[in-house]
Amino acid sequence: MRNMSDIIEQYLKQLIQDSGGEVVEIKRAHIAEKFDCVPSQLNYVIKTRFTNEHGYTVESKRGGGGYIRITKVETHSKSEYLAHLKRLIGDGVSEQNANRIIQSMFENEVITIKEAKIINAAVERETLMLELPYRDTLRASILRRVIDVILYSEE
Amino acid sequence: MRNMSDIIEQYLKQLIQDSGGEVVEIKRAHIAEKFDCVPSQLNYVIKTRFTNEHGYTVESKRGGGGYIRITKVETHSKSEYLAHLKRLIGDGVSEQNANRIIQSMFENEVITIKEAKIINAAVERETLMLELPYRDTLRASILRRVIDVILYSEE
DNA sequence: ATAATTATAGTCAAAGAAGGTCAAAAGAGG
DNA sequence: CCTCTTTTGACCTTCTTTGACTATAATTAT
Repeated sequence: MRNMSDIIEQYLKQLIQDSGGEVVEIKRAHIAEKFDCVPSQLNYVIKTRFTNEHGYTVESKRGGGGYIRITKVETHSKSEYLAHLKRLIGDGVSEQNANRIIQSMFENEVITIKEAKIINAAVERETLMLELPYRDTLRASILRRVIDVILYSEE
Repeated sequence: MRNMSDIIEQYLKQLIQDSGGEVVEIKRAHIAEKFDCVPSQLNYVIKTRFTNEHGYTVESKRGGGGYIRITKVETHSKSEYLAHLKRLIGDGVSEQNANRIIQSMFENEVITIKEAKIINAAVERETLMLELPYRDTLRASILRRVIDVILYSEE
């Protein structure tokens, strides 16, 4: 693994798995010490790798007995999950968030790796040769349509 | 050996062979130092000798822990077929022709039915909310990129 | 009760660490 | 010479790491 953030990401995902695949609760300072980094690096890891788009929910509490709890979004109902993603996409979506959503669909086994790559290619910045407000709108349109198709072809 | 670019090309190909013939991951700056050249020369080598057409795919990441990964892809007659489709697409393609091309890929077993549906959804008229000369241009751009991905995401 | 202290977590911007782009300069071949 | 390829370097973009400062909760002292 190439850098601290990736390592911590893997570690946290492992913790989630080990505890039944749903949730994990950590002490920020404790993890930071374990990996010998500053505490705020945990915030960075969470902000870049455990977002809604990735399919996670994060709660936390400060002060004595504080914690950070990462919960994996329920994906038992595919249609619910995909509807959730469509809501996140809305009328516009950045490339970064699109990537996260596509990755989440792959990790939740709604699409294959090849399908993920195809969808990614279709919504890349260089592919959609458009200026900025429109590009994000178009990307959202494509993604929503693609998700609809995925939804159908699941049945 | 004639020049630095050729030498680096050979070196990288050797690395791929040594590691099982599939893939190699490098640090740009490290290779540049080894051959005493500027880092951007690596980009030149990659752009001129490790393209899709050459049968390679390249991924990279910037920032701490960054890397460049070159993967060799099997290239039989399929690449010829897909290159042909890309030529057909050119700078613009109607929805009808796009449908035909997608259908053809399915019939030739380069994509699954689900992949076909996904690609179709991505290039539909209603998805690409654009007026006519631009819509066909955009559709072509998406299709060409997707075909590139299909070309190298074969495992 | 209230205030002070301690224990956590959050934010944000700067610094650092890669890789990418582009065009000018240099070199090679015809 | 002229053209095509290669080499170089200045500048750009993206991702990560770090730390000072802030916000909030629990505990302890007054």
